Amino acid sequence: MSIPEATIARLPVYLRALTSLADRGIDTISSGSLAEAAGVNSAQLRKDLSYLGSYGTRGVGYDVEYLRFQIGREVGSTNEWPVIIVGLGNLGTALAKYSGFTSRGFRIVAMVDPSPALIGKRINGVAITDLADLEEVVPRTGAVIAVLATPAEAAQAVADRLVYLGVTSILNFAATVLAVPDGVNVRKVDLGQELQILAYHEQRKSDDVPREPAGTFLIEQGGSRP
Amino acid sequence: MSIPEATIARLPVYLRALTSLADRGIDTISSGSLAEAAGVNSAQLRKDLSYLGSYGTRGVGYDVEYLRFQIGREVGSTNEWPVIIVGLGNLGTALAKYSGFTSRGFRIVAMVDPSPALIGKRINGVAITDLADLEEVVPRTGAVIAVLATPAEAAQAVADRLVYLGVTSILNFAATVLAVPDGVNVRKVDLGQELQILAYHEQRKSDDVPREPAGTFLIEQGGSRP
DNA sequence: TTATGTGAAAGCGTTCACAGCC
DNA sequence: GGCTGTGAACGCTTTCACATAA
Repeated sequence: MSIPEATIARLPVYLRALTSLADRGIDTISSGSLAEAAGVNSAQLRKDLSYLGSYGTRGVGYDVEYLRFQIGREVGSTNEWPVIIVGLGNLGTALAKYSGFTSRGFRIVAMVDPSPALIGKRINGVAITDLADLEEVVPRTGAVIAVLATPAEAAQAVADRLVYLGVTSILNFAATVLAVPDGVNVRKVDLGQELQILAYHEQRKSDDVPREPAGTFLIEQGGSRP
Repeated sequence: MSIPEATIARLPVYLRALTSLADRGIDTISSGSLAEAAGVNSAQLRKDLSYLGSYGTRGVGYDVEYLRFQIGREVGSTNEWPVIIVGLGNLGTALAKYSGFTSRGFRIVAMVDPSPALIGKRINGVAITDLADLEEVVPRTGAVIAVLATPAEAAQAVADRLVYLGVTSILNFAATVLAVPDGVNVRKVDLGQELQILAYHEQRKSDDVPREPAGTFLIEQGGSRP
């Protein structure tokens, strides 16, 4: 009886909505209102919560604090997770400064990069370490979650080292598919890809005119059948 | 006969894999090898491609350049999409400098932010404009795709203005659920959420010991049933 | 013989609709 | 009366397995 992946991916959304409600002093909420705040269907919200247990009261709704605690416990945000960031280019640096990590139960315990220009520089009180010292940094900090923000070419090699050192969760911003052993979780965030998905739909919006036959279009555009 | 969403989300992955293959001088590839490069099952790859047309050769495989052109056309990367970035904090600035947008057929045509400290500053030759001038900037640049990297509190108000100005695709980095009218596509990237999903699985990995009854745990941890 | 393209089957995820409980 | 919790129905996605074509 395990929780479906799709549900797990929504738990953080519920958590944030609940935090926002709590901040506004609301202490009880119905599935309908919470669903609206989270941007999902109310049946879906109830089904999702039912995988965790029966935390609501029929005829009333959910106690905001209590539900928040329960989901938080499930997601693992009751303890603070140490996180290591690898690669401190533009994106890595922005991530290191990003408050959304800290506010959600994560602490950046180390940042590593091979560039001499960056090593020693401090961000939020933590100094950037040489990538060459990764084998010392990971065991020392005990991080099992890593954020990969290296160039695509370097990502796999770094991932291999991280996994060898005991990292079992990787958030990958590098534009490459990582190969990792079973038991290691990877989530990929590809920013260019997100825009491409939007562009696909954009293109369709202009295309209410029926499309030209592919063959004709092809020749005009220079794509040649092999 | 339209293409399933799940397939659309994978097309950019295939595109990147094909580009990488082309760069390495490979001109023909089988579904098995391409699937491996893209990190998916080969049956899935074939089914996905079958929605676009019959671009392979039985007994041989796919012509890399030709397939790349076909997927590119489908995704809309044959033309260059103008994109506007709203919010140039750490994350917005990193996105403005991010090469992955430009290399995939997008061009940052405007950047807006309300902060006087940022207005006028140039990134990649484009100057940051005052958010107050949004009503002038969007029509002038013709952007229909926007990247939102504002604080959560500001996101909805900015989104409303963008939509009113004709933006129909939003990539939302703000930690909030956006309400938009039908016909507008929103993709949300929530970095904290991604880490939380990883943390969920991390927590399970340590939990091979059967869990304590929820009630007991609750009292110890201070969560109180209403 | 080899590898694509695709119906059919299996597996997931979402939504419906209502029984159960406050 | 009102709202949760959930089996059942539905729809989408993935995988299988093989006919089809080079």
